[in-house]
Amino acid sequence: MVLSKIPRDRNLTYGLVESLGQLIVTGEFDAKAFPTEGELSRQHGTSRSVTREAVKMLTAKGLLQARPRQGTSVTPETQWNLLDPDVLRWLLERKFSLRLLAEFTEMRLAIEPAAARLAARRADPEAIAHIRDGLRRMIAAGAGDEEPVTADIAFHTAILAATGNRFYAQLDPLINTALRISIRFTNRIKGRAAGIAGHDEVLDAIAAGDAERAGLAMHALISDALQLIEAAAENPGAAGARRSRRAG
Amino acid sequence: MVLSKIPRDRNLTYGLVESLGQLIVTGEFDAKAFPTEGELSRQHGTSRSVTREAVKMLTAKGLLQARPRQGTSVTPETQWNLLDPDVLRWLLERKFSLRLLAEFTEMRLAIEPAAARLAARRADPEAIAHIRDGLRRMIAAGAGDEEPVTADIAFHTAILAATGNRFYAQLDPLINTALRISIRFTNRIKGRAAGIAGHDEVLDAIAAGDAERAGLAMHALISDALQLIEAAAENPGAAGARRSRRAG
DNA sequence: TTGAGAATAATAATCATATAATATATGGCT
DNA sequence: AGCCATATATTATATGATTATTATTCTCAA
Repeated sequence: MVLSKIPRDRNLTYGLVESLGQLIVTGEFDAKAFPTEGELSRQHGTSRSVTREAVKMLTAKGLLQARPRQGTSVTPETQWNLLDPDVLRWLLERKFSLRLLAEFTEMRLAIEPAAARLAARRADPEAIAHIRDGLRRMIAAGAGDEEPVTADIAFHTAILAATGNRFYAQLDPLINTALRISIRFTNRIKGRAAGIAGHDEVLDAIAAGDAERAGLAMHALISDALQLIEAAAENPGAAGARRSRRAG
Repeated sequence: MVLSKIPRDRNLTYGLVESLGQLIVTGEFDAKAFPTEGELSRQHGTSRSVTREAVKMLTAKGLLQARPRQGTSVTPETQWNLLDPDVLRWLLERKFSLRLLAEFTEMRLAIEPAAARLAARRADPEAIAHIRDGLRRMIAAGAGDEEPVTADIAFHTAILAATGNRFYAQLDPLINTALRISIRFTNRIKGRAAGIAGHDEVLDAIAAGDAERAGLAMHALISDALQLIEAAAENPGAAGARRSRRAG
């Protein structure tokens, strides 16, 4: 089946949503007012239809609000829908902060152990095979750049899917985005071996149907990650925070 | 301060988003294909601008996707952003199912005890006052129709706010919607007194800074609710499921 | 018959322009 | 000063035209 890909860049509207989304979360409009439709159109070389549709999409994600005569404005940050995959992605990629990553990981610390417990109670053989496959890929992956990360993410999202709960499954794209960034820290500091051992323990408990052990193992995994992030947040010069080396 | 109200109904676009959102989640377009721009406009008596902008907002929430020549279509349910307050509201209000409510409550069972633990560790006096105020209102509320529910919700969202974690705070509108429906079950079956005692225990633990006790108390609270919902799901004729009496 | 490539057609995407609705600002009047 | 009418700026809505994309159909050669 062809996975009808969303043409994020071949499409003026979606392109504008991306640009504006990134500008908004980076605080570009904190000082100056958000432009009017006309100005936006001129600045980005798009027609008013395209501009309006982009603004509407950002409104749907809680980032903007518009009223006649009053103009369009960026909503207070508390109203942004952080649980929208795009919004979280813009924040983590364009306005990275250890604080935000820590807060997200703190939420994972509540969600994923519970997901592991549910998976242990409910996962069918096929779901367990998916989890196992993620771990297998983690082990097989050498020191490559992409595959270890992708495999780790696959492991975690397979567990979310195995809960049989749509709300847990829904966290997939969020955890996907956050993990892709988070793993840069955890892997650099603690060796891969330790990480794999922890993941193996989770899988083993789920496969054995031992909910308590699965939850504890997952909790340990994420608790480790959270501690690394918080340590880095308090000590910005240290190892984990040096991300720029590979960035270019 | 004037809380610039969003004009959901005085606005053709937002009105159309509401209508279409409800139609989509209720499965109106499962059989027939989703209409084209032109048809939608004709059917709802709106211009193409309005129609397109509404479709774009629903696209931003993951409910629709559009491609030239192929038309607009409802996305598979797994891609809907259930964590968008509007989407969850449409589902719970227009396509209520005990199954979905149970799944959401299952997620609350992971989130809210963790939130209570964080609140116990971090809440400042002001935040605790807000929580206490919610409980006070719960007690003060008679057998009225709205206030007991509103007060209960205020109690829970005050705890989310007290975590100091933006992602927990973000769950406010979701839990708001779900609780408004959920409470209809729990209150009808178990007496209010028991509920208040449980809430009081949570507040007491948070105020005392006892994270473990706060988490356990909150867990007990939600676990009770979940059991009621699951019981009702398996036994549709029983008390809790009879909601229609008061509906009109 | 089959496969590749070209022509067709349906649909969303984009642009342009005009009018309406609405909230703010302005200025005059009491 | 306070109130009311008027002007003004901005989004909201409507409409028509053009373009881009792509699924489908058709043609023709191997």
